[in-house]
Amino acid sequence: MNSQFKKGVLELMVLKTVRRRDVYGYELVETIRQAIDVNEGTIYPLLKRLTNERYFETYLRESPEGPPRKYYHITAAGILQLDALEREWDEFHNSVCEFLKEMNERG
Amino acid sequence: MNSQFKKGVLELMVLKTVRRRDVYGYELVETIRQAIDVNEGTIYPLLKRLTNERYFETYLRESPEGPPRKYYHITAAGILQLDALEREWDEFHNSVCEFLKEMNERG
DNA sequence: ATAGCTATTTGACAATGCAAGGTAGCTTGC
DNA sequence: GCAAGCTACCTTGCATTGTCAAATAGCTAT
Repeated sequence: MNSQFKKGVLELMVLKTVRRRDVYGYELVETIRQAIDVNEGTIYPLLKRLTNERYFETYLRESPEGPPRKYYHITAAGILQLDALEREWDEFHNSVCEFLKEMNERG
Repeated sequence: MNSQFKKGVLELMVLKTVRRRDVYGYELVETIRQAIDVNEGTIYPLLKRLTNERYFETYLRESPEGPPRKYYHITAAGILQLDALEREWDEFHNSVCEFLKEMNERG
């Protein structure tokens, strides 16, 4: 898959996933991988950035099967950002799809 | 608009526009601007890259209202690339939209 | 000649995905 | 005990690609 398509969309997908319920990083990678191919080295820096920007808060929990997990919880600011990003994504992908259709029609 | 969304999609839009008919750079910028906000400094380097990659051929034509225009014409390789990119875009945007829907439903 | 439009090009910059590698806890089998 | 393999987290350096700002230049109208 063209990795360029992912730019910007991954932030949306991460925010959306964490809003549903608190998740830890590794789990989040697996969740998003169900939809698109994505690398751990992409997600962890993104989680760090979104936490720095106060869209997430974090806490640690012990795991029954490995090292402790860092859970991410979305903040009010994070929800606002998610809503904005989702609107922008809708507008963007509608614009692109309509444009592609128009280019099919007229010469 | 989130400028990151554009990465990768612009190449698709440019290929699609030039396949419809030969266009010159400035005209192409105006055409794509009907759909999404885009900068000249984004399009010209992209045209150069796609020409280097043999997806486009170019020729000059005098203009009745300004300096000569460089027209871009798509090659067979360009059409193949366009078809591939368009398939990838469809798959990608379907995956993302389905993922966003799923995240709405289950908790 | 001055302003404004058309048209192309370039260079420095910023955002972000990825490969690769590192650290560390836990479980299983020898 | 200890080596292998999985889970889990994190970082560094790199490549790609869009953005901004500016330079160049032809043409038209005032």
